[in-house]
Amino acid sequence: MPELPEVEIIRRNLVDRLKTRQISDMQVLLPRLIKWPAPATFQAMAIGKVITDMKRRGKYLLIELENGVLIVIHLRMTGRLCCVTDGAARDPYARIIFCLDDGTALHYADTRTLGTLYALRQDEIWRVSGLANMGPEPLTDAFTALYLQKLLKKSRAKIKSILLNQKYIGGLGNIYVDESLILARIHPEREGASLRPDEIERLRVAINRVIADGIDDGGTTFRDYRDGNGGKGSHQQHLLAYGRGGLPCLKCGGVIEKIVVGGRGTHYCPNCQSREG
DNA sequence: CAATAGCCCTGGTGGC
DNA sequence: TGCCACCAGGGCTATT
Repeated sequence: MPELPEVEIIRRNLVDRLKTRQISDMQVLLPRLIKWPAPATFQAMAIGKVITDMKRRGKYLLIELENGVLIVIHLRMTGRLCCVTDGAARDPYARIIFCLDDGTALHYADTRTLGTLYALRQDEIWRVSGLANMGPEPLTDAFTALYLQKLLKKSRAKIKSILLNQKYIGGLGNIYVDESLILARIHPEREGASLRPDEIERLRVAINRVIADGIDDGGTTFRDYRDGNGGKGSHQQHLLAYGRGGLPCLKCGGVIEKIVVGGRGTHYCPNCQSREG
């Protein structure tokens, strides 16, 4: 599942290849993925336009066009963006194809078809509430210990659920939350307001560490994720908790436990991450 | 405000 | 080998 590091890797892979390219045509193979506007209008807003930049906000990819229009893409669980050369074998799960003026094509592929695409004018960002209401991201100036302290002080929700909520922190998903919590030695079911200042600081450092490492490793390919060239990441080789239920903790040798928190599979070490703090 | 359930969706897996 | 229930879960909505 692409989270901040995976989406950032895709952006880095693609930005230079897309910049100054004109979208010459588009094949909408699965129209229902386009959430706004109607698919025909979506196409009309993009075809013939030059791509000026590609940015990222949280888990959203933002393709900027010369006419001020923003193509917003969320990959959800199994979405992939890949730039392919002419004549390359088409991904069997290709859903939306942006044909470019140099003969290459940007393929949006998605096995489970949960991804979402939008075409928005600058004053229409509000149409994507998850984008408009996103909290600060790890590794940015706004992501401070003070911000986390104020956020957690008033929250009785479980820390795992808080970290997954994009309106509080942008870009974290299930894998990197579990990794952050085991690194910070904090139990996923701790109440937000119960965290001490030293624990909050540990958590902040751990989140930044895990996200930075994820990016450095080219993302985590646990199952479906591929980068902008169709390649795999390598951070799955460095996971401490996610997907390791029943296996020994790499820090203490205890057994990693798998539970459900807020409806999400949650992996943690009962020994390293005590419920009492 | 928080928790929970349901929805979307398909491939992989385990049981029989 | 076939069949099938079940799971993976991000983000949203509805309900309690």
